[in-house]
Amino acid sequence: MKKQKVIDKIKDNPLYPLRHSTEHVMHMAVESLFPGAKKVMGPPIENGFYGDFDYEGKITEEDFPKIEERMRDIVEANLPILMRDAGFKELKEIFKDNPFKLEMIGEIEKDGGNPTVCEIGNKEGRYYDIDLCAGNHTGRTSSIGAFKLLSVAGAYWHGDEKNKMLTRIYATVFETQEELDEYLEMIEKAKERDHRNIAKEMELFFMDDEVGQGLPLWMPNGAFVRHKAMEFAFNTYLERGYLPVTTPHIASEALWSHSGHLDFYKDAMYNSFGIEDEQYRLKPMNCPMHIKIYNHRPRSYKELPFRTAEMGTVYRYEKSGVLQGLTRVRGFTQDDGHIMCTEEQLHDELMEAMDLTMFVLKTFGFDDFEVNLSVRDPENKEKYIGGDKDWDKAEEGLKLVLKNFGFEDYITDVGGAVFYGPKIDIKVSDAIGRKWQLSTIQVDFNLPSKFNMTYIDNSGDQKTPFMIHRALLGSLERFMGVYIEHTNGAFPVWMCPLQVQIIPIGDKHIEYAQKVSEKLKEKNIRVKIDDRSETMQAKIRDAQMQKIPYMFIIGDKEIENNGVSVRLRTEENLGLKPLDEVIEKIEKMYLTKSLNLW
RNA sequence: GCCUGGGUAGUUCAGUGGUAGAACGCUUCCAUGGUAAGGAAGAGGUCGAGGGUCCAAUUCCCUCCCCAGGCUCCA
Repeated sequence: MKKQKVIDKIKDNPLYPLRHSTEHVMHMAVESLFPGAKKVMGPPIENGFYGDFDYEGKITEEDFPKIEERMRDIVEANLPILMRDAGFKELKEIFKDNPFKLEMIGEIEKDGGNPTVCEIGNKEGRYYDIDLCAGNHTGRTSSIGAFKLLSVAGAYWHGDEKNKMLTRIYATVFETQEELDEYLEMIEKAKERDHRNIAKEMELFFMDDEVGQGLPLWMPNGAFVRHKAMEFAFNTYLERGYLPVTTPHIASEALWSHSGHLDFYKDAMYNSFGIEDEQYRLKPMNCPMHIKIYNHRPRSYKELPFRTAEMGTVYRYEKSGVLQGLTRVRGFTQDDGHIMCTEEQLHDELMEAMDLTMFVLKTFGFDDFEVNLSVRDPENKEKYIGGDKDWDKAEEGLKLVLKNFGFEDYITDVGGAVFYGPKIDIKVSDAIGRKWQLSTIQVDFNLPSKFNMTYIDNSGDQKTPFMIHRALLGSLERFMGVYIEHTNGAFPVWMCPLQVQIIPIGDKHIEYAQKVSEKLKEKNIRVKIDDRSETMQAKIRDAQMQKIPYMFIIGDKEIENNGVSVRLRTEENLGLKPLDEVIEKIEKMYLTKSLNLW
């Protein structure tokens, strides 16, 4: 039910039977090699499958070769894979020692389902397996294709950390060895693109043990790019009618108690600390403070929509195991905004927020994203505030926005809503295909009444406004993490700390290089002369590795012709060009925020 | 937080029960070069931290910290 579209995509994949059958083979191999290991479950996933086991001992990656060998043996045995119906009595007997299977069988019985099993091989043979299974296999084990075990991990039964931890093995499966090799090579390449590696090479940011986990320190290059992203976003918001606000990093506990964060969001908040007689907390969200600004004096309907914007740094308690580079940190800056509006304005404001999101993301060059509608989980109502009617209305409102925007293909994330309302989330992929949520547009019909927010309408009556929470880059940190991978560190010209590296071939060319540098600086182009005593080739290599968009090579020829030889970081050599033409071109690319270099 | 694997120079990594090595980077010197690494010398390490075993621990054992991949959670 949750994320149905994703599951459908996997089920519709023509490789599904292949992957599903391979999973059975792996279960058989593990059970035969590790006495006492009990198969639990394991579905096909995007590029392969995983299989969960209940095993008291330890299965590690060092065991993979022998598991793979046993799997190949089962493949060579060319066993038939056959589906048939099974009765509950029979199933309970077969799995009498496997509480996990018994639980699944019980569920099927409760739902009035008709269980089926698949049998691989026959009881008299060397290998035999019977498993509760809904089917879709290749006919025989000989046709399961090329596979490789990838990693071992712990996973909670039913994904609940209160349950027992099972041993999970991830594997990948393709029809041919060539496709498998191609995929493995792709994973290797993707790792090189990891923003943590690129950040090291380019000196963008780092984490320091003594400063603390999940708290990035931005070095000059990284801080520059981050600042450019922030500046562009913030200026765009102001142009689109947002009002700038600035609020503190801490607030008294009374505020968080009033807002409901202490009731619904406490796990993500850091412990309180005392200042004189009062308790304070680091802020996990900016909203209550923006509400305070709205509430500072009575508001007229003429002031609505009232839109606030702040680059607000928030702190959230994340368990150490979930931290990940820049994409999951403990302190981060949101490009946060809140829109207070009338009920009539709500739809248009949501549309405008979506439009702004698209504009901002597209300017940065994102065009492939996943749109999610995050709604409440009807089975966990205690996690949310507000009545069903309001929730239904807000969820319908967001659906309409997605429809009007032409996003028919969104994924519904049941349970993904915030405690105060449903939201539209936009996710983009990182280098190895993990999806990260950046933009979020949330409807809130709860905090306004909690904080007694009002406006006077045109007949003099007091009304409660609606509120939209929105962060388009999401957090600067996660955005940068994803963006570093998206661009592979080759940022667009307007964001680059250094736009032009001048490479004089010999010392006698430095004087002319300085003249060129002055001319570029007049146009606010960021330039540096590489006057180290290195060969031209070495200087080119270094500039290339730093992903500086333009390299100007200067020697006798260039001085004679009052020009520069331009090399792009794409390795294109444009040859000798008149200086004025080059400057004009770069300035244009820079000012139009072009994603191209030439 | 939980599962698995890691932590050796600024970086990427090799190595050993007798306190360490390469490449790149850095500093200095020599070379002045035409589109991805010119040469030489030098500096740089409490081998993640603490404890234990041992004549001797970077190496073996324990605890903790941190990193990676998962699970759960999330911007």
